[in-house]
Amino acid sequence: MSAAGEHSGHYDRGVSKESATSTSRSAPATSASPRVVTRFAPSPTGHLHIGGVRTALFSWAYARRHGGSFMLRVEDTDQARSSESSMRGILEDLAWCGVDWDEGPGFVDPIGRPIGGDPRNVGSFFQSQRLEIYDRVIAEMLESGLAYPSFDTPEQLAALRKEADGKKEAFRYKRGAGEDPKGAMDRMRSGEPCVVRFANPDRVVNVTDEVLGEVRFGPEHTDDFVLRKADGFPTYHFAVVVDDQTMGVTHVLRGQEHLNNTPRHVALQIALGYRTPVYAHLPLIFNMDGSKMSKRDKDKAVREACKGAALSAEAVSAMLEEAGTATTVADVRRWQDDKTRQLGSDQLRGLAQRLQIVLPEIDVEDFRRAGYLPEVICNYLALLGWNPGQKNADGTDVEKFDRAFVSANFSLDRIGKTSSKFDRVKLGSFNQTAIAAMSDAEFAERFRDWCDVFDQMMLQRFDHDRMTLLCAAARPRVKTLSEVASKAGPVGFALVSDDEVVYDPAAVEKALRKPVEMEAGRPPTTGAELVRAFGVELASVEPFSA
RNA sequence: GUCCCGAUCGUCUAGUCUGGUCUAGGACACGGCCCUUUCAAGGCCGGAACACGGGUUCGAAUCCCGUUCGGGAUACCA
Repeated sequence: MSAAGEHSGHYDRGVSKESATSTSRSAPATSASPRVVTRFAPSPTGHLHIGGVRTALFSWAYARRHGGSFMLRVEDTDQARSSESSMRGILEDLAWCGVDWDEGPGFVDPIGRPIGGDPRNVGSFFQSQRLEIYDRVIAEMLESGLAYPSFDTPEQLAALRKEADGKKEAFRYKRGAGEDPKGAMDRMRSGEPCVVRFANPDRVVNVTDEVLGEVRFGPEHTDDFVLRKADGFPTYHFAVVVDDQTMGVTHVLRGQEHLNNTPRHVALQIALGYRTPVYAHLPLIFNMDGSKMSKRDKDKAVREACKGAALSAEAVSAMLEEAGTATTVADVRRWQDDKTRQLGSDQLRGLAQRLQIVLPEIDVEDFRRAGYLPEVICNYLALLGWNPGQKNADGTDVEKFDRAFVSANFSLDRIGKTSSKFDRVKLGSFNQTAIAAMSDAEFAERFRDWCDVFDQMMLQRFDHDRMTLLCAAARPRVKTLSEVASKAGPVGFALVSDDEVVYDPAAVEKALRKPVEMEAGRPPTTGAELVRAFGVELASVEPFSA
């Protein structure tokens, strides 16, 4: 058993007998390099961020490329912020993107294929259900002096931080020299609330990153960070190290914001005798203005629009009521006065619609609602920080590809080091091209599926044939599915009553006024007039594509 | 503040490791023209970048150092 090479670490000695033995058994025990296992480990505290999809996509592609397995693990160790519903949403969004996981929570994708499962028997994929494993490691560490209980109050910690700040130093928590270890253990055993900290030895930690190269972190980086919180749950740093080891994760792809966390993880791995996985830190993705792409952006956009329109709290409240998301004037006022407050996503959507602004898309769900195709999102995302470095026959770069291409060509050495800005215009162009390349039938089907989720009204207003007609007319000139209704082109008539059709004066001048004037002696002003002027029946208007 | 990372057209990037083939290529966007009864789409053409300063070298976008700028981390969040 202990011949399992890389896996014969600490946990074989009893951290988690069950998962340890089973992991080792199914791992290729004779091989020095175990089968590739990558993972995506979201924390279920909100929707799936578009940047997260790229991390997942790359992790997925790397596993596919190397015949390995892609795991999804739910990091729900923040009891206050984690929720079941956001976990479900994340699984759904990931599956919608076509990024399917070989191991992880069970799920059925949109076409009825089961995703997930636990083929290697590594145990639960929810960290909240792995507490026993963490506790066993903690007990050992406490026993061997690798960890110790700590009783500081938040106020004490704040004071220490302030002190360090005053000295213009980075705050690093280290165990007090004169502390009595036995006394501390006794206090903990007596039930006094405490955290457990890592007795982190001062040492230089060299992190080898496949993207950034060798990064040296001096001893000033070590601190006795918390392993287990007072509520008994593990911290991220601890859970991630234990899980990556016990679940046989070989390659960790994650955002560059984690680079500074890596020496902590490596220090823990060394102390515990764990293997260090291969790390690849992905460059960050920002908004076009260089700011962080965050959920707050939506709130910010609405806030600015309200301010720009000089809307009173009463007016906003009325709008919200109209939108079916009633909120009291007092609440609106509180929101207006406090920039840290945020409106709910339904409220923001309702206001955006009434204010005629487009909310910035941040989460997968936003892009989906806007009518971007999942395969296009994956294509565009893959190009952010990675590129295949291949040329087409005409000398242009290979830029348009599907997920299969990514999984066949993905490699860590083609990941860039520089952060990128998310360009929705280019995404839109890719989406338009993809739509233009579809058949009318396929597009109509896609649009119906989209309506099924986001626009039931549309489905009720149009029977199958009329919908087909509408889609055929809209397809060549539309960037997203949500634009079908607004840019229906020649059959735009069909969507509003004749009298409501308002024409762009320049277009009327250029194409319609002169011919109609010759007939009627004056310019037409409404759709109804035009129809009369031309003497045609609406039903006879056929969609055409130029 | 301290530590860490980064720097090629407006944006995403190729080229950098292995210096010359780079008067720096592609894509999106932009401008012009063509096509066109509208809007799109398509075709052709165009403007547009190696952050700055020092080295090393016959030769630097490419290697080294510094400066500047940008970003990240500095939690009982992940």
